[in-house]
Amino acid sequence: MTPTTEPLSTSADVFKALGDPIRWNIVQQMAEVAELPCSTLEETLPISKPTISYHTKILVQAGLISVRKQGRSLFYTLRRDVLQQLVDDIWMLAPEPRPVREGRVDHQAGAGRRRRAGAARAQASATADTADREAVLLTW
Amino acid sequence: MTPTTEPLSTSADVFKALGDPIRWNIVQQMAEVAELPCSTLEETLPISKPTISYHTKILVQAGLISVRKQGRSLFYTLRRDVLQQLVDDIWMLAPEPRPVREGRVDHQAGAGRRRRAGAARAQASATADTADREAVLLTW
DNA sequence: AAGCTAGTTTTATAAACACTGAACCATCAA
DNA sequence: TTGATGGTTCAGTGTTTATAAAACTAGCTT
Repeated sequence: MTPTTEPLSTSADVFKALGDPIRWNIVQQMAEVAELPCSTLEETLPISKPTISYHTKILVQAGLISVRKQGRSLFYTLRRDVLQQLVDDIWMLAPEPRPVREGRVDHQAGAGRRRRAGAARAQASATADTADREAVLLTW
Repeated sequence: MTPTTEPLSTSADVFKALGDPIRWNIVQQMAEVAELPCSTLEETLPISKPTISYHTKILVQAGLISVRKQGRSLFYTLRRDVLQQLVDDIWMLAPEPRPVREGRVDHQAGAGRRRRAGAARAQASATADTADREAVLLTW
C-alpha cells in the first residue's frame, strides 16, 4: 500500500514550512550556494543536531529542498522551481481583482497593474485549475 | 515607551500568517474582490465567529489585510503591495546562486543576514520596484 | 429606552510545535 | 573489530496554536 505516497504539499504547507525563523534562515543560506552541507547548519544555527534534523525534514516534506547523501554526509539543495511555483501562486493574488463576476462593486484603486513574463513553470501541480490560472494570466 | 512601535513583520511572520489553510482561504477570497465583508467569511468558512476574528486579526497584524469599519460591519482589503513585496523576497531566492562567491564557509555565528542589493523598497511606489523585478528577470 | 446585530475579548482546552538528551544507525578509519 | 563521526529516531517537556462557549462592546432599529 501507499505506492509512492505523494506528499501533495499545498500552498499552505509550503508557507508553514517557511513560516519559521530557523527554516527561513536555512532556506536563505541555501539560496546562496548550489549545495549546502548539513554540517554547515550545525555551525550556523543555534540549535541542537536533532532539531536541525527536525527542521530539514519539514523542508524536505514541503518539497522545498532535496537531499543528496554522500558517505555519512548530507547535502541539501534548494528546489528553486518549487519556489517559483510559489511565487506564481502569490503573484496571482497580487494584481487587481478580476473584471468582476457577480455585480460586486467598488473598483476603486486603479493602480498597480502589471504583467508578468513567461514564467515557465514545469511541475504540473495537482491544483488542477491550471486552465483558470492561465486565463487569469492572460487577462492581466 | 513604544512610540508607534512598528510591528515590523518579518518574512517569516507573513509566511506563518499564510501557512494556515483557513487564512490562505481568506486571502484567496479577498483576492477576488476589492473589498470583502466580514459577514461573508461567516458564510464561507466552517468556523465560529470568534475564530474568524482570531484569524483576521493575525492577517491584519501580519500586514496582509487592512480593515475598514462602516457601522457595525467590517470590510477587509488585501494588501497587494505587501504580497508583491513577499514575492520579491522569494523571487530573490529562486534564481541560480549568484556568481559563485566560492563554496567556502564564511559562516559567522551572526547568521547570514545579507540583505540583497538595493532592495530598500518603500512599500508605496508600485512603479519603482517594477524596474527591480524586471532587472532580476533579465539576469535570470 | 429596550432589543437586536456585527464583531471582539476572555477563558479554557486539545492539539500541534520546537526543542533536547539519550539511544540508535550508518559509514569511515584505525 | 573497535572506535569515532554524521545524522536520525525516540521519549519527554514546555510553548504556541486553533478552536469555541460565554460574556462583552458598539452600532442599528424600534
